Amino acid sequence: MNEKFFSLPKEKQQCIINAGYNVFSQNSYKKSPMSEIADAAGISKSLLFHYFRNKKELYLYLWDEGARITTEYMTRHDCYKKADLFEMMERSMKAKLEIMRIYPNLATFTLKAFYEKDPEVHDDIQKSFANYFSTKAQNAIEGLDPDDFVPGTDLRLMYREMYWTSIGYMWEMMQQGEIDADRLEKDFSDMLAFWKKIFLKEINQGDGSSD
Amino acid sequence: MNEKFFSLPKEKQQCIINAGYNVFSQNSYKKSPMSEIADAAGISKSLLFHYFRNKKELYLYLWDEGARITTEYMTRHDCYKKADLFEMMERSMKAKLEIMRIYPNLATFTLKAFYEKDPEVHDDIQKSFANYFSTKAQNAIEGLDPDDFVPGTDLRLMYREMYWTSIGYMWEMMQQGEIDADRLEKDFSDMLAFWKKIFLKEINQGDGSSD
DNA sequence: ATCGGTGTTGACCGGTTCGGTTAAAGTCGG
DNA sequence: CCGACTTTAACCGAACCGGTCAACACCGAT
Repeated sequence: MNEKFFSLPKEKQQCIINAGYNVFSQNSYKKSPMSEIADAAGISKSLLFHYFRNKKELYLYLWDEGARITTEYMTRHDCYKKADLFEMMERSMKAKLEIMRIYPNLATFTLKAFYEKDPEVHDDIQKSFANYFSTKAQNAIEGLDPDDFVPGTDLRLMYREMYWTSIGYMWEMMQQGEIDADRLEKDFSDMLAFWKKIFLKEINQGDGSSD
Repeated sequence: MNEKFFSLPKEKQQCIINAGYNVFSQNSYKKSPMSEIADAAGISKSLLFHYFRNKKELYLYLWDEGARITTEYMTRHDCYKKADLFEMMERSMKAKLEIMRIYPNLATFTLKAFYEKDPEVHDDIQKSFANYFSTKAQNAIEGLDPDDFVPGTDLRLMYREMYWTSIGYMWEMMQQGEIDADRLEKDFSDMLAFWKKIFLKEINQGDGSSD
């Protein structure tokens, strides 16, 4: 890729990157035209090809950049320092929310890229994924103390439920159009408070009605 | 559309319909080529156009048929006769599972069609939706007795959570490939048992381990 | 064998879109 | 006015799209 891309003003860079996340997160790799991305970024197709040699290069750059951004924000929010589950979730939520204010479709792009089957990029993505994420193995369920939770709670199910809820929420928001970070923040903190209430043992006993 | 389609063996009809659900549920309307659907159905594009005059006709037929199938199975499983929430959910789960064994991608297609923005079909879908579903208003939350649930449970949040979990689960399964109905049945009944346990007041107190 | 009807297809059409290139236009400091 | 840099319109050949059509395969009746 062309180094001149990096000497663009940060704003313009983000604009192009977001255009990519936007288009690639809504269509498969093959059905995501470069022209559409260029339009979304407000530049000409030629210029896009000036910065990125071809579509694959752009796609893989977006993937790498996504991983970089994610780990950067996660680190900054202490998401890799062990704490109790909900503390971790709260931090991670804060991190991802901050990301989403700048790159609204990064999360969806990453998720979709991970499942992308097109042979032109599949192998590269999978290989890269193994590098980036498996090192920081997210075995969040292991190492949880069952005594912290309501007796009889299946921690594995609890975790999956929370995971799928997040995905389902994001999918539906995305279908409706651009993601509204403020609304997302409210919805997710509601969700998190809700989970605390139903899963944690006795955090919310002496709690009156505070607004 | 050509009436001869209906005199095809049921098997072949379902095969074509499923090919449609498959392709349309993975791409937007505009980016779902008829050729791809024909291939997925194992017939030639010409024959597909022989049965359906054009793409729009096929799309709207799939939508109508989807609504018909859904209400048929839901009625057969007494999903419209009021009962308590989890009984209703169990019935509706059974119904949708039975559907999914025959039309694995109907649910995803319907959800996606509902949000389809292409002007060529948007209005027809929305108009039809108003007809089909708003009549049987799914105000499932209203009319619930809070006393049945763990004290302090926010019923609205509970409902949304279960809804999004379902969507998130289905989205992820779909990304991985064809949906495995058996696994889905197990996962969802696990999920339902889990919800009962955490949301319902005292259904599972005197329960030993019976299999 | 042949005729007609039915189910099915390959080949084709005109238009559009695709990834990617190129030559030239705009822009700006000196 | 120059030269270097940024940006684009116009273009290219190939592929793809929705849709058509003439013909092929099959089959029962003649």
